[in-house]
Amino acid sequence: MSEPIAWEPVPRSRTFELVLARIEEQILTGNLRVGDRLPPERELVELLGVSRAAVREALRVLEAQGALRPRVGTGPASGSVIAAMPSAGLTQFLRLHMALAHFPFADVVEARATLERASARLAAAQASPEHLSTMRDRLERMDDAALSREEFNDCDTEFHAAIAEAGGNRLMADMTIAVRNAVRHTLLKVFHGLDDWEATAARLRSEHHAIYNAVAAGDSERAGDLTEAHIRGFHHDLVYSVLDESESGAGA
Amino acid sequence: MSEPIAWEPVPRSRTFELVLARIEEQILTGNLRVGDRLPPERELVELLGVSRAAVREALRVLEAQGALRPRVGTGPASGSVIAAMPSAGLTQFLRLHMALAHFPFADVVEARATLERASARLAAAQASPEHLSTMRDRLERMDDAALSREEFNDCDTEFHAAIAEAGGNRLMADMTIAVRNAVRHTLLKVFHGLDDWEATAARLRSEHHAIYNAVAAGDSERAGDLTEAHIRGFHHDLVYSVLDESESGAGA
DNA sequence: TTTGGGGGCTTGGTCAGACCATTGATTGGG
DNA sequence: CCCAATCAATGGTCTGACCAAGCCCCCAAA
Repeated sequence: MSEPIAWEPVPRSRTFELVLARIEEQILTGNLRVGDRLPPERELVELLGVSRAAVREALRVLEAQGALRPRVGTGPASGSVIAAMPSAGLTQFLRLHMALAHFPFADVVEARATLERASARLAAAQASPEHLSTMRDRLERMDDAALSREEFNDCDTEFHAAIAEAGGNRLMADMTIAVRNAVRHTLLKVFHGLDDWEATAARLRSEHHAIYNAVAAGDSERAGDLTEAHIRGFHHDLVYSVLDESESGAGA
Repeated sequence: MSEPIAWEPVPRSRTFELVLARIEEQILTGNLRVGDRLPPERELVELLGVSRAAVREALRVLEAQGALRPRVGTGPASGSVIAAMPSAGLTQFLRLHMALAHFPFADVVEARATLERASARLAAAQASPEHLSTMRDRLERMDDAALSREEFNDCDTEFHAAIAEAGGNRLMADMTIAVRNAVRHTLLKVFHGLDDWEATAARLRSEHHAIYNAVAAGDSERAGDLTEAHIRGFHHDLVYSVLDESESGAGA
């Protein structure tokens, strides 16, 4: 007994956590798969012997994580259906925590550079014609000078998302997309704060085309390098000059 | 009207979502910061004009995302306190979705290789003496041959987590740690399925020491390369041979 | 004056029961 | 045979109550 005993506080298990654990157990063991329907809330109440409020709070958590899609009414698509929508949940999550943790914007840039560099390399190695077509479509849309900055920003996001998805790695694609989406508002603010929007747009277009060409040519090294340079360069040259002292922390 | 109009379904806003939006708004605008206390549930009920169930469901979501820490009772630490615990929420999230999406294990390996390679490079560039000390401690613990496989696995995780944190990028560190934690169970199963545990442990120890030396020496290139090789090599040589046909999908 | 204990208040946790809104299926009439 | 009214199932919401955990404060005893 010479060591001071670290009395771990016994975790106060709340009812909804037990419910959540039961459902997650079914998911982790594979008994519940995407597309399966959970028993109706009232039935879970009977099965588990808890109140409906407890069941609903557990379901709410799963829904927030993008693992559940609730639908009222009757019929085959009704009820609580197991889903797999990681991007949505992850985006929400990152947005919140970037505001909370005040991630320095440089950290986000570093994360994007890392993830998207890897995604681009994967994409160059194995992009399908369909993915390349999606990327081309976004490029063409961004070539339209009449595009608003919002629309340009969205196309930009979709272009990067298409690259991430072309890599064929859903986990990395979801993380990439979520991080990009989480800074959407901030980037939009930057776009609006630019003195010479057209010059910036032209630069981005040119860099995007270069990245696309490298991916389409299957040149992993070049695609990765260009993507990383694209992200770092854009932020270094533009974002900081606009945000400077006002918002060096996380974007809202 | 030649184009088929895409009638976006109007989003059925549920009450708890409105409550959630209000609270998130306060967080995103910076009005609510880490450590601040939310009004008590009953007070939010009055302020927002909704039922307590709706308030509670919204709070539950925030809690699941690691942004809230509920505490009963009175006093300075009581009530719903804004927190920032991304790793916990992210780990839960990834665990769930790896089971749901059946991320091929190779995808997880790719993500780890990408994230940890970058983390190691950052760590080599700017690890503090404290971080290096933590890493050394974990290395020494893993040198203990009497360690159980569970304990070894945890030390292994903590070693990698220390590298990630030494890089000074919280976002990347949290993602790295979460991905590593999400496969904890799977790796443990692999450890237990090995024929020659001691040989494997010896190999891991040696690779860990090499990585540490590179980080401590400030050799970013080498640290990154060794880390990536460590992760890819381990999984290529060992994980697949154990999991093979039984669990080529996501780990539970 | 100090110390110890106990009551009470605040706060989150849980429950029961009711009603509403949406949506697909059923059924009956034209 | 088809269409419309009706019904039933399901998630969404609300009310009101009680429980349990903790802190605060006051009072009695030393």
